Amino acid sequence: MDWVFVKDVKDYDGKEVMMKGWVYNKRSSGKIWFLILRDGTGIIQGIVLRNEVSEDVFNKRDELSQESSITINGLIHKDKRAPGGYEIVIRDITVHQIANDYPISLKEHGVEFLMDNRHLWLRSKKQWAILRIRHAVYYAITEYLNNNDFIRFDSPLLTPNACEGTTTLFSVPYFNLGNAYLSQSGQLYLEAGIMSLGRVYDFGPVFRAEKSKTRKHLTEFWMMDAEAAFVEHEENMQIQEELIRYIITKVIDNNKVELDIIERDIEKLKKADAPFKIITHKDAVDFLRDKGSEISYVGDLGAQDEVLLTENSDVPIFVEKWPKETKSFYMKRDKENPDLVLGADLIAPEGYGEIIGGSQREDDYDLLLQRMKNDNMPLEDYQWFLDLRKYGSVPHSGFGVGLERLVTWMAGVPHIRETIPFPRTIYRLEP
RNA sequence: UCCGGCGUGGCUCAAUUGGCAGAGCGGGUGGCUGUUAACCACUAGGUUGUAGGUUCGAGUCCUACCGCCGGAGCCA
Repeated sequence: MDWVFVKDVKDYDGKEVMMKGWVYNKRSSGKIWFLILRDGTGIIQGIVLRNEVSEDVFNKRDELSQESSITINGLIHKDKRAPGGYEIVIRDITVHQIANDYPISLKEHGVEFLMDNRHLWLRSKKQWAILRIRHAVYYAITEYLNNNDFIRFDSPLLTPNACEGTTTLFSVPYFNLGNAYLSQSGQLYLEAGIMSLGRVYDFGPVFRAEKSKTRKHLTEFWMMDAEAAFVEHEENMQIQEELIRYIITKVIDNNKVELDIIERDIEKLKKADAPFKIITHKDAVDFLRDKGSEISYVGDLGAQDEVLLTENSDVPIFVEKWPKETKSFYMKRDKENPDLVLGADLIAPEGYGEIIGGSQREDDYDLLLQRMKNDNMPLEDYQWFLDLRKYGSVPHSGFGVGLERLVTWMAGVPHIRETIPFPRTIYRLEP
């Protein structure tokens, strides 16, 4: 007898199959009872009829509790009354283990309780859907990059210093060499990679010891950094737009079930798959001040500013050409105005905030050195980075995508903590 | 770190003016042949976050601490 996954039952209508999984729920109605089985690929309703199975199998009703692990045999058939359109008429049930006192019921729970039980909460339908969308987003990103000649180039996670000077770092003891720091971005290493491979990306966890406590922050999150030689500011934004629109179409096409479970408004995602807007930082500040924001011309956008800026836009918005003081030392200055840098942040619609930060990089040795001196950076630690401007320097650009931010937007969930299996935040390290 | 809010059975919440701590879910027992977070009946389950204080009397008022939630800043 074939072992069949829930996702494939439509191919087995009228056939006897075996299924393996966990009891999601059960409902009893006297001489008939329903067993809701989940198997990782989906959920299916099983039906047990008193006069069609042995007494032993029928009485499993009283024994099986939520999340008990089982193997069942039965007949797949189409039935409008079944959620999902198919159900399995159960002939036999083999119990692997009876789960006692599973803490998470199908009713409502509080955030703290669910987070304390994150290892079990992952099994819930909504979490299942979000994690599958996470996978789809991850897969679409690598697929796009692969199709566009980017080579995976893994940056180190243990680094001797900060890639971006200001932010707080997690430090770990490192043998006789003092402290190492957990990477907050592999970007600088990617800049070395492009001089070998042309276009590269890394994709992995990065760490920020910021004391941020918002619905958009994790201390450990996954970032895809891409970098490309001979690509300048405008083209850099084009690549980002293509990438994001590719992800949107893939998620809409392949994750209808998941989007439905989490009640995502798919129309909003569809509308975002259109040419993105580009606005300069100065025009953005003008616009925001006009709307009543007290934002400064030399500051970053606040959370409220991001909402205001995108509230009437169906598509993400690039905010480009920032005052050089507000951005990192490695960004290339705008030829037309040396007080600005050729950086762009991509702000997602619906208030989901910044999902990409990118820029053309400074490729002139002297200008870069001057900028690093101004920031009092330890030049000896960055000699290798300066070398890249000494031996065949070229114009180049790159950007970093926050995976969880992107998933939060795609899935339309209110908090980033649900978009990663085991979130790490300022106040939570467990489970 | 700052501002605001909340801590009551395993879970989610009620408790009027300071006056007998209660319900739903989950657990247990029984019932029901098409349920959709099924339903019905019965049942067990409590040092109201901790430590003080006010009061005849505190879940409720006051103080401190702890924990959590929401927001801000910083950022992806």
